[in-house]
Amino acid sequence: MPPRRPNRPSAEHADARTRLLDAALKVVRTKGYSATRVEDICAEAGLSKGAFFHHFDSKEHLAVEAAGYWSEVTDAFFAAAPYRHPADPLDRVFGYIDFRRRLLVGALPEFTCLVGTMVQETYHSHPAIRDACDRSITGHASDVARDIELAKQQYVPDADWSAESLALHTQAVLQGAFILAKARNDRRIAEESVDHLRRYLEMLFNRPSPEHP
Amino acid sequence: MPPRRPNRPSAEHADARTRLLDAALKVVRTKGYSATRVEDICAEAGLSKGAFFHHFDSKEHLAVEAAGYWSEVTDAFFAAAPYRHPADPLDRVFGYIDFRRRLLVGALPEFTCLVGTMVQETYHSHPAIRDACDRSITGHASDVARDIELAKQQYVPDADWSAESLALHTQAVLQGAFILAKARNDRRIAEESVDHLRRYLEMLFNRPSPEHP
DNA sequence: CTATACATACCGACTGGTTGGTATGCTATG
DNA sequence: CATAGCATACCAACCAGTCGGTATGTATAG
Repeated sequence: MPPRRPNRPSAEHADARTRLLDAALKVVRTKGYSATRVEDICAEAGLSKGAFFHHFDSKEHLAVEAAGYWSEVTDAFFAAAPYRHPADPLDRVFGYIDFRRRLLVGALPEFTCLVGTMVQETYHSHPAIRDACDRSITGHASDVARDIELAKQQYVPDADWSAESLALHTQAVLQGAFILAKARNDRRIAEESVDHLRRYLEMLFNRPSPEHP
Repeated sequence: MPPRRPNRPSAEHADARTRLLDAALKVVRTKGYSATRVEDICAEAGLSKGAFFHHFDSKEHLAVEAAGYWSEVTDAFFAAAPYRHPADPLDRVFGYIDFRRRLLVGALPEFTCLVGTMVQETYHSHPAIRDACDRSITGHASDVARDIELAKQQYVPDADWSAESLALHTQAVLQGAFILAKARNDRRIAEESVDHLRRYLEMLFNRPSPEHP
């Protein structure tokens, strides 16, 4: 693997490796892993196959790297999001849910999850990709679980559910919402599922629902 | 399409078309749609490619037929399940949830959902398959929604959620639970997510949780 | 300074295995 | 014989991965 160069801001002028990874995110989220051809990614990145195999040993290796890159990008994105600001951990938990709901905009490939898509196709045939997807999902759930755990200790310390399992449940709801949105070709069903998730958390934490405009 | 023959009981002695469909369910749930080769299905069914293309015009056509077959099989399976017996619709709702939880046994490809897997890969490139998957998911959700609607009218008629959206939410949770189980290669996370879903329904219907053994 | 040596980055034609689909033939049954 | 049901052989397109080549550094010796 070549040495990591400093990231440049624009996707257009980023180094070739990053452009290939960005292209992979876009194409795989649209067509899935197996149906994505290496040349599709090259075309999307405006590079040649030579460049692709210079940076990645194989298509499988790219998938593993893409899952890691996905984690980097999303971790930074959520870390910088405004919902992180409140001092009360429960405010951050609901802020997270509301933030995720507001992210359901644009076309389907723009808001669905790369690793949730990839793992369905690869969990049995490509253990390395499955592991990379697991690390991404579990890592993000762990970030969510941290705030949930703090909120639980503060508001409902004796509840008989664990912060970790609730955090993973939020991820399950989101992943499932993406599937239904893809099947119906309509993001509204995903929004409604996130609304149910919010109501569940409101009841778990005995927090009344805000006004519905 | 050849005329529909009566279903024979054994998968081994079923007619070739049904054997190919059963094989498709198994292979696609394991490897995904794109990675499944027509010859994989033929090998699983113990038939030749000639038989395959005698019964199906194309791989895409098979996928559409497989989604319809999946609906037939699962509809019959749930219709005959014991949770259908109680007279109280709310008992049937919780019976459904508990039944789905008990179905999470065996290897991953045996309890995950064919159409949830297929739609992730096909929603953008194969509209006909996406539509078939949508019909399957929406049709099953509609069955679930019927009992939820009856239970809502009986117990919480003024609640501000719709039976349809709640039924779809149950499907989203299950689909997401499958994804997490695949990523972690562990069905327990799926069980825990269904437990959260049950607790949500208990709170929506003000029904206390049963004993936890 | 400059020339040699070597490394990195990328290109694009090519290859060999794969795969969806076709053409044809065999067999049993009515 | 005619048709349905299935097998075998085959083909053309596709695609992951290879390879020879070019361009652009960069380090070091003289």
